[in-house]
Amino acid sequence: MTTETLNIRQMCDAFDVTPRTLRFYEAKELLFPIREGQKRLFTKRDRARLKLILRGKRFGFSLEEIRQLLDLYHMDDGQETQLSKSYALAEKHLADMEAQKAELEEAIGELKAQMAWGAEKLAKLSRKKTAAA
Amino acid sequence: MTTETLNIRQMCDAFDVTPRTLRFYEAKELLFPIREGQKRLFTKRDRARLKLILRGKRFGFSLEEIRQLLDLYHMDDGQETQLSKSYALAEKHLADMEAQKAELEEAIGELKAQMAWGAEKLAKLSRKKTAAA
DNA sequence: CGTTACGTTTACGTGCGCGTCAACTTTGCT
DNA sequence: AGCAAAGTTGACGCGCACGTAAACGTAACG
Repeated sequence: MTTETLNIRQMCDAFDVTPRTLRFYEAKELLFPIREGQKRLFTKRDRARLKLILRGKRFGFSLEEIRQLLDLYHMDDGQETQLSKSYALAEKHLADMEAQKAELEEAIGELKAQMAWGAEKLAKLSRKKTAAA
Repeated sequence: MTTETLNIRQMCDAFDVTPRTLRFYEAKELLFPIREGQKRLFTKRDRARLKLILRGKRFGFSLEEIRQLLDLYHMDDGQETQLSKSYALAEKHLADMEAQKAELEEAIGELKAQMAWGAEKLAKLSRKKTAAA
């Protein structure tokens, strides 16, 4: 058995976050670790959610936005209205992410161009120095 | 002449930011508008920088990180050490952005998959309703 | 039985990125 | 001259995402 649940320390090590962060996410209802006594035990579900949370953060989404999106990934087989609401929300996020991807590709291209320019300049300076020596 | 410089209001309208934001960026040394009396006039250079600033923000960079990167784009034909330092910094950011691009593509794929799953589920619910009617 | 390790709650503190007044020039009508 | 519009400099405030310290619980180990 591949350790069904993780305690807080193992969870922190696995995702490189602090205990404070995990408790904070629980308070904000992004994670729902089960309790053994008063200690938290993080399930596979929590690990999947945390992965999505950290990813969402990388893309500039707020915790609140992420929380709503997580509902799509972890539907409790329930209410249709919730599902269609989540779906609509996901569409918006998807559009946002694809726009971001396009922007990112443009930015990468421009940065590469600038770096090529900088590299050439560095080369010139280097040649000057060599010539002077 | 295509209005060489913009006043603060024109600048705000052009980039959808507030005056406060522009003054804040100037205080943080991200922008360097010239002064006509005590009023700010934003040059072409400022506009280019602001575009990069807003883009950087979209990608999750801090204003301080962005400030350092801007040095690469607006080198004053000066010191070599500065240039090579900026270059190294740019390399790191480039790597970061390409990693982010990869992550983004993965996330988009997963989100699409989840949405397809959700769409199917919605379709089933819809059919059930129709059958019941 | 003490103490060490690990976890908990509660609560105030912090850095970033601005928002939001207040009080004051400066500029341009009329 | 009067007055409104546009801009300026402080300075305090705020929401977010945690950091950090204090005080406590509890389970294990020597």
